Amino acid sequence: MDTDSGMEQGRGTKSGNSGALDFPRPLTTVDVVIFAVRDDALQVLLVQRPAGEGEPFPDSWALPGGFVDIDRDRDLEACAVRKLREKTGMVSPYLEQLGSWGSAGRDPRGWSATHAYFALMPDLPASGPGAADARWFGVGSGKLKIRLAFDHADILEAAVQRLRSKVEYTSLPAYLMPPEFTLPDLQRVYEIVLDRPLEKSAFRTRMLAADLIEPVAKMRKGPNRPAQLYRLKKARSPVFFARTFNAPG
Amino acid sequence: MDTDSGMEQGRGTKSGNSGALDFPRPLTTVDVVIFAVRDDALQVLLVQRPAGEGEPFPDSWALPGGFVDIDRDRDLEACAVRKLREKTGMVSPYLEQLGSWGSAGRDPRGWSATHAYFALMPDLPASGPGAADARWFGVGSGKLKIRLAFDHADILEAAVQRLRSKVEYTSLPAYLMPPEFTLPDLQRVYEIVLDRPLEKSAFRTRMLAADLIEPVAKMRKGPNRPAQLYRLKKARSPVFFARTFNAPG
DNA sequence: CTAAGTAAGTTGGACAGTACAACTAAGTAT
DNA sequence: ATACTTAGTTGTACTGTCCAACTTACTTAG
Repeated sequence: MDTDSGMEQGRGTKSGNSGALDFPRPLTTVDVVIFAVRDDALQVLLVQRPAGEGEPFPDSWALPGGFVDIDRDRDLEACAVRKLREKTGMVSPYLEQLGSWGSAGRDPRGWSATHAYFALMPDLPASGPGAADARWFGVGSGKLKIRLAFDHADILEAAVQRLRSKVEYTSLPAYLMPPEFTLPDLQRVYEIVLDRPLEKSAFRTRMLAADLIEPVAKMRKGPNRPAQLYRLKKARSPVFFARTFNAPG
Repeated sequence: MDTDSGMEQGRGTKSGNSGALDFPRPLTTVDVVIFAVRDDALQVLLVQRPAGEGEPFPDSWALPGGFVDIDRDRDLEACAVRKLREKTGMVSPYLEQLGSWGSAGRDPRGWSATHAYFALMPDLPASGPGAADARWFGVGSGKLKIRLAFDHADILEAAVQRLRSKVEYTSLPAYLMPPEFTLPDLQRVYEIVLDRPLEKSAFRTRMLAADLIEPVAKMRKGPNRPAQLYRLKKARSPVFFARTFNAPG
C-alpha cells in the first residue's frame, strides 16, 4: 500500500501545481489487424519493416501500425483509422478494438504498449494494398508461416480467435462482403472463417430472420440456377444470434 | 502516405542507431473495474481521488488505477494485478482485459491512454475494501448516481455491458461465488447481474450439464428444504453455452 | 403430532430452431 | 432431350428452453 492511485497519478514534488509527471513513460503505439476473405481464404494485411539502422526487426513482416501522434490523433480510434487508410486507402466498414499488449520486453526500444484494433474489409478489386510495402497473407487453419515482428504473432492469433468466436453467433462476416452478394456467397465466407461446413437450410433461415439483409431486384447469373442477390440493410450494427451454429452434433 | 510505420516507429535523426524516440509520449495508466455481488446487488469498488493541489478531479470517485510503473510492472496485467491487490488485498479469481481508452482530452494533464481491466470478486466477509479511501457502490439498472473522474463513467458502463453480455452465454458468474454455494445461490447471482428472472429448471439443467461445478458432501440448512452445496471444479476456465438464456419469448 | 408454509428439486408437455437428408427448380453444356 | 450443377425448399428427428404443475424435505405454529 505504498502507492495508491493518488500518489502515482501525480503528486506535486517539483513543478508545483501541475503534478509530477516527469517519470519515464512507456512508448504508445496502435496496430491494426486487417482481415479480408480473398481467394477463398482468410487473409491478413502485413507490412514489411524498414531495414534502417537501429530499426527493430528490420525487414520482418508486421501488423500495420505505429506510434500515436499526439498532435495528429485525437484519440486511439482516430489513430487506427489513420493507419488503416494509409495502408489500404479505404475506410473499413468494421473496426473494433481488440485489446492491448504492453510489457517491458516486447519492443527492444523500451517498455511499450500497443493498442490493437481489428478491421474487416470486403474483397474489392480496388482494395489491394494501398502501400508498396504491404501484402496480403493467408491465415489458414494453422499459424502463419512467417515469423512476425514484436509480439505481433500473439496479436494476430488473438484477432483470429476473436473473429472466429464472434462469427459463431454474430453477423460480422457481413462486413467482409462486397456491396451485393448471394446467400451462398455469405455462407461460404462463414465457412471459410470458421473452417467448417454449415447447414444450408439452417443458415438461410437464420440469416433471413435476422432482418440484416434485403434482396435487390437482380439475380447472379452463372452456369446453373441463378441466385438472388442481397445487400446489407443500411446502418445495421452486427446482429447477435441466440444460438451458436452447429450445436453439439 | 507521408508516414508509414517504419518512419513513425523511429527513424534515426539524432541518436544514430537507437532511433528517434524523443517525441512526446502519451501518459499510460491502468484502471480496474472490480465487481462483486453484495447485498443482493451488483457493486463496483471505487476510490476517492486525493485533494492535493494540481490533482485532476480532486475528491471525485474514480476507478482504482494509476500510472504504469515501468520499473515495477513487467506487463500490463501485472500492473492491473498490483492495483487490484492494493485496493482489495486479494487476487481476483477472474481478471479480463476490457479495452483501452486514449485521447487528448480525457486527462487534463495531457494526452493519455488507459488500459482497463475488469475483475470479478466473491463476496467474502474479509473482502471489504483493503484501502481506507475505497468504497463499494451499487450499479443498479440505471447509471451510478455520482459523477466519476476522467472518463471512468464510460469505462464503467462498458464494463457493465460486457459483463451482462457475457453472462448471457457463459459461466462467468461462477467467479462471483464464494467457495461453496448452492444452485439457487448461483441462479440468484445470474439474475442480479442480468436484472431479469431465469427459469429454474432450464438453469439447473444447463449448469449441471456444463461440467463446471461439483457437489460437496454437504447441504445448506435453512428454514426449509436443504440445498445441495457445490464448488467450482478446479482450473476451469469460463464455459461458453451454445445458447443465450431466455430466448425470444 | 399434525397441518401449514416455504424453498429445493423434479417431471412432462408445448414450442423454437437446428441437424440431416431428400427433394424441387432453374440454369448451362453436350 | 438429357445430364449436370447449384439454388432454394420441404419434412422429420432431435435438442434444449419455456412454462407450469408437481413432489420432497425441512421448519414453525397450533
